[in-house]
Amino acid sequence: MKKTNSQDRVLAVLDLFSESRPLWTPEELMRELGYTRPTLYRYLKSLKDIGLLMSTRGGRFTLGPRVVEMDYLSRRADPLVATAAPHLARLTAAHPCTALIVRWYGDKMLCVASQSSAPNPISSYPRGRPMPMGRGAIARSIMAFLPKPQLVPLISRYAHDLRQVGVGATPEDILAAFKRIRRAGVAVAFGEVTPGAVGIAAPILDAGYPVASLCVTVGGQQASGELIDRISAEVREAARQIGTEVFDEPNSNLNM
Amino acid sequence: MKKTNSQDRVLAVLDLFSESRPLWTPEELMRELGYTRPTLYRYLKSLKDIGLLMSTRGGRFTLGPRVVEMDYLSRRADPLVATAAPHLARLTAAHPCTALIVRWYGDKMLCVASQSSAPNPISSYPRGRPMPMGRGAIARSIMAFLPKPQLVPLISRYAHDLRQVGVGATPEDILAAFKRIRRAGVAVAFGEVTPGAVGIAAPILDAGYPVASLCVTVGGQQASGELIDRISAEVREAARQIGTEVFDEPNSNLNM
DNA sequence: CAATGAAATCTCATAATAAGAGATTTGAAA
DNA sequence: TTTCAAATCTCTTATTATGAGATTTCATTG
Repeated sequence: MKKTNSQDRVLAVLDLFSESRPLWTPEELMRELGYTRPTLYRYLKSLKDIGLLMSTRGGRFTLGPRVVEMDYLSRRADPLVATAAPHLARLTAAHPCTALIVRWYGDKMLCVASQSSAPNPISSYPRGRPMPMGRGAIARSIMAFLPKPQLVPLISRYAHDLRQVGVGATPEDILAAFKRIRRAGVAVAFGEVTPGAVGIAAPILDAGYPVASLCVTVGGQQASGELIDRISAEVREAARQIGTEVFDEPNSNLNM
Repeated sequence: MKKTNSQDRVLAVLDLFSESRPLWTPEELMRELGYTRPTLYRYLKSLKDIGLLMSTRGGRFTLGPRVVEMDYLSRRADPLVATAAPHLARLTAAHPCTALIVRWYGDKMLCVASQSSAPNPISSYPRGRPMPMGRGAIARSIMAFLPKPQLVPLISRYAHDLRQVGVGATPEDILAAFKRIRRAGVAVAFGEVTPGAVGIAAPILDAGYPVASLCVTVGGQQASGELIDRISAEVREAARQIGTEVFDEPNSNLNM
């Protein structure tokens, strides 16, 4: 889908940079985006001049220093990060665990804040790394609170993963599982994303709509049913409070 | 200076976000950039859709989740970060200190990688935070290796700071001081940026041109003359090696 | 140094898009 | 419901973007 307006066209260059393709040559960019040489070089010049891209060896481009700076700004300015910090601190003080705030945007979920008190943290999702949507407590905590018209296509899209991790065998089963999560207000998953880890996650809602998730991961050995219940309650409550503080409204859909 | 091409105009919105102004309302953006309402909203929509900006409370915009993701990508793809890591590890193993890699771009310097073995790290320049150009060993290590036509305007610009920290009283004195730094291959500063800290920095050169700096900071109490000399030699050598590895060429201007 | 070839940039006519004045819609608050 | 501010839309005109092709720059090789 080739964009026609030039603001979007220049920004589309940035869209190509991903974990699997963090470096691009101009030839590759031209081919992938369908831009002609002069047009692409013009865009590259604009992006380089503002610091969003930089050249590295081999004539390849990667994201530039202004990205680094903007992330610093983002860390400091994001109300979700600031508001969540004391909650993360309390949760990690109460249990040896890793506590994460994960934002959902577009079709991705990114950790934006985390703290760990686990002796050997086993989670490997540092700030900014996209997480899978088809697996894990975090994804499920978010999906479960989506309006049904939005949820149904996602279930189709991730049906294979959802089946594989045991959420349900059919779309109806999966829907029912999501309904249970919504009623419980929290999702729990065992080793789906990170082997050996239990993830317990509750959504952070803005006007009832999930925009992020608070997740606590503990090592599987420590995770009795009672502990999981206790952490679940704490996670649910902390997520509720964070949502209230950041979005100025009580979460109103916890018991649909 | 109002840009006329629309690629640059949309990117100029991002330029406004800074440490002192991380949040902007549309009204403020309109006023600052001189764009009309429909134009600005068009740009904001583009930037929001790609995730570079997001709305927060009070109708204010801040940098968005795609920035967070791109910084993650940048951390992993930047050859300077990867190449420097073992060097930082070695320096922090040898001394209780903080070791930093700082990139210079445009008129800013940003830490892009750091490690610390100091018992109480006193440096407060996390990844991405811009550093002052007029003070400190890092700035001086970079400036000293600039070609004179480029250095002279910078001296004028930062003359007040440079005088205040004792580099020199006149532009001639300051130039002479930079010449000495260039000959030494390393710059040393005492408490100019962070009170109580000694900074020892050497430039990382690309074809003789400074693009970054390696800096070690130690607490002032530990810093005998002999220790500073020893660290200086290690920093100079590590910076040289990093430059060689990243930019594929020996640094050729160490003894002009 | 010259030759070569790839990368990068420039020129310029034409087509496409962007801008913005003004109108309209949407959303939130009272 | 009314009001008002924020956000979006319409449409004409002006401006800019595009891209074919030419030219320059840069790096490598002999």
